[in-house]
Amino acid sequence: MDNQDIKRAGLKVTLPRVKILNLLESAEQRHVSAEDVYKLLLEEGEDIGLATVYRVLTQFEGAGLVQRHNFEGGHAVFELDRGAHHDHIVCVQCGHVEEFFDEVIEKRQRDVAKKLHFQLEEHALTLYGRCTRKNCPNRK
Amino acid sequence: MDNQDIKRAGLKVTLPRVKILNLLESAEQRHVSAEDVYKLLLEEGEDIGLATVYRVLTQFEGAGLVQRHNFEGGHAVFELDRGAHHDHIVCVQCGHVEEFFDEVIEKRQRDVAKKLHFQLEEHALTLYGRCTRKNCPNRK
DNA sequence: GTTACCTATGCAAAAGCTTCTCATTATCGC
DNA sequence: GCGATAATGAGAAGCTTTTGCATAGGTAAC
Ligand SMILES: [Mn+2]
Ligand SMILES: [Mn+2]
Ligand SMILES: [Zn+2]
Ligand SMILES: [Zn+2]
Repeated sequence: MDNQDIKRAGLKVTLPRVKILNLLESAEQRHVSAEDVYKLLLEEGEDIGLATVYRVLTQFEGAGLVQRHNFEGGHAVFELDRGAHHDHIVCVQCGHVEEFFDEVIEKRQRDVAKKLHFQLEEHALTLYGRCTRKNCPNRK
Repeated sequence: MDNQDIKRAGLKVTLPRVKILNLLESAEQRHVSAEDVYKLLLEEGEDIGLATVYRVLTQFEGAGLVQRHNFEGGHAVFELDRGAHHDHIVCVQCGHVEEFFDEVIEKRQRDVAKKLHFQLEEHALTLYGRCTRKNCPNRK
């Protein structure tokens, strides 16, 4: 993922776009909200407007560079599209996100769509539970 | 589902609550947004505020009478909780919703959560595609 | 059936996230 | 470098959902 990807998407290589792409590649959190991106950029000293963050993330999504997920809670989260489809399990206590891929689930989804006469385009599967990490608070 | 269910939830049996519950039972569309409910009530001549619709739906959800789903598109949809868990497939062209239940998917979800050391609480699975009903427009 | 208490309602305002408007600035091919 | 065109930033606006508050209504005890 480099500036060529931005160009290939028909977008000009601007500082905001480069910074956002770099951030998504290197952030310790793979799944970040637009607000997260905005604040992380501020911490780096980059004064990029929130509107630009939203615009760029949406453009990157359209270009296939980024994926958008609508977890519960009202705000979307974004992650770099690394090409490997996966779904998510989210801790309802600490917000920690793990990724998983289950071919059996994927196949059954295709079967369900077929049986119901739908031409399947995509799916959204998110599990919610409590993780067992040490730093996870044992109460909401 | 009758007024006793409202009482059992510790809520007073008021006209808005009764009307909304009846509407959810009899509406030809099982999955309706708060705005849908508001407008349907208006059509029936009931002058119930949108804030009340939101409040009542949220209370019904808390009482286990109603389920809330966050399909794509920003606004939540509600349906009467008839006790049988199911997931959804939504037509991206006409919005038509079908319900399904697949025990294999359910089991794999539990297995995934276990393997990742999460105590599974719930899940959201929605498939998106194009339905093949006659009245479905073949373009977005 | 009345009364009294306390909840529920309606309206408008506000909140939270996201998009849009528009004047200004930056990119990029020539 | 220049000019055409796209991109940006700041704030306003949009949408769904929530909240504050004065008023109306349901309930349970007389
Ligand atoms: Mn992911
Ligand atoms: Mn349903
Ligand atoms: Zn956790
Ligand atoms: Zn359809």
